[in-house]
Amino acid sequence: MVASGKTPAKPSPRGRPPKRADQPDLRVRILDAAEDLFARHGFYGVTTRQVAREAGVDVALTHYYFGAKRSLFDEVFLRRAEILNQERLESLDAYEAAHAGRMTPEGAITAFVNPMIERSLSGGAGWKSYFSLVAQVNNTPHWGGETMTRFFDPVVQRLIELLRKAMPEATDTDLYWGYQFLTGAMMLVLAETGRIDLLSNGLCRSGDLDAIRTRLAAYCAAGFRQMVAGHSAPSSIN
Amino acid sequence: MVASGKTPAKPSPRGRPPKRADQPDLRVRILDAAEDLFARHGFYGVTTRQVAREAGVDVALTHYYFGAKRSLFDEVFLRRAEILNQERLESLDAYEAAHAGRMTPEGAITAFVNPMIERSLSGGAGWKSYFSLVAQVNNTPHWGGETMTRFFDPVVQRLIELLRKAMPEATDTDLYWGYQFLTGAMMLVLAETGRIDLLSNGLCRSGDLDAIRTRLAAYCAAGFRQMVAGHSAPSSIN
DNA sequence: GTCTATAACTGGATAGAC
DNA sequence: GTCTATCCAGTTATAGAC
Repeated sequence: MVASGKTPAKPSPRGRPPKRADQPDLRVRILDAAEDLFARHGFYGVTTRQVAREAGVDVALTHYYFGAKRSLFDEVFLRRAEILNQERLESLDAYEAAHAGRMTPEGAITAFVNPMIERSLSGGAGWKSYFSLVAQVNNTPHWGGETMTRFFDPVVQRLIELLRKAMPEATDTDLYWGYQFLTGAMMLVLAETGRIDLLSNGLCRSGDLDAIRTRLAAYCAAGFRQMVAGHSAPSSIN
Repeated sequence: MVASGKTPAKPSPRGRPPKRADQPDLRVRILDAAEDLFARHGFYGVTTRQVAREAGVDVALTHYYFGAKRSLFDEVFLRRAEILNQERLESLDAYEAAHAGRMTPEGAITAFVNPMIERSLSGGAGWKSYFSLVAQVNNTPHWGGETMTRFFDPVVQRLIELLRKAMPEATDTDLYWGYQFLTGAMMLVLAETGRIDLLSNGLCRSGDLDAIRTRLAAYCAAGFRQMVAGHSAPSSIN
């Protein structure tokens, strides 16, 4: 909710004991614990008591700070969404500013995806949990689609805008479906489910985001192009 | 568990009243209800009482037929997995038999995906629920990756085999990652979360699997090719 | 095979003491 | 702000009547 600026502003040793509503450690510890557990077991798979135990606080405290269980979940979801959305918007803006007139699908997709890969690689365990959580919500019927839309739509619309400029021949229908494929692929890899490790018998590792970074944008950009080309020259390949 | 051959073998009107362990309606009704609810709310989001109520049977019956809640879930998951796996294997076999020596990524992917699209389009509500359920499991950490592997690996390995023949220059690493992107995209669209409807403001509809049929294979096939080409000639495109 | 009844327990949530 | 104690609705699961 609150900006990330003020880091350790503790130069008033005689003032009131730190009481600002957004600083106390407990809020953060509860959020962290909830994030970790929700990511692992989903909303219904976690009890407020588990959250309290993992956070090392009393059960009643979770209600004191966040009210109902559902509000706690919402705050977990919101916390990093705001950070992520800002980073992605900046990344897309920067890309457009530097490449106006000669944008490519690869470039736009990379600008869109990179902030997430960076956070997953260097953001710590909390970000890993967060992406796992978002990946689950992404594939949840009704409620999931609505939630993803509510939290992430502006950035996605911005990406579509850049893709439209990079591929003026593409129809909007193609752009939306192409994005759907992109986000499905991206969310699955960010979830790091361990599936590919088993499938490939250890050759590929879920956590190897560098392998993804070099592949996903190329893969999806080629997909967009092919979809677009397919309309002008419908291939008869079986 | 049991083959799908014997359909309505009821020509013995004077024998014993139908008592075969695999025929009674109740098992099926419970499975159907459970499938629908698990698909909508996930494993922990559903109670055995809800299942019983939706099936129109007593709570105790769910335990009588399936034992613990978890076994019920497993049977739901298994029931259509067997049908689907067989259909996909047959589809892949048929494609290879008809196009040996001149297989394409498009063709192999289409053969892999088509049975699912057909079932989702014409299989009825149960199949829709089932795909929604699988899509959720697909994005579930640890447990999801392990489950998907356990139930679906043979067909996936078969697909990879065909892709390897269609693109001999591709490395296994590329093939596995390419499949990861494919399955992420495919599962998201089969989940029909309504996301694309909201995102596109009604232009695209989640349930429009024909739109997907004509796009997904082309999209992913182009992705595979580009990934492969990227190695021999690393592009400097930003 | 089906249902009644209940055991045994866990869940979210809060009132009120400290 | 924090914890104790508790309410009570709802849970899985089963024993035993029909």
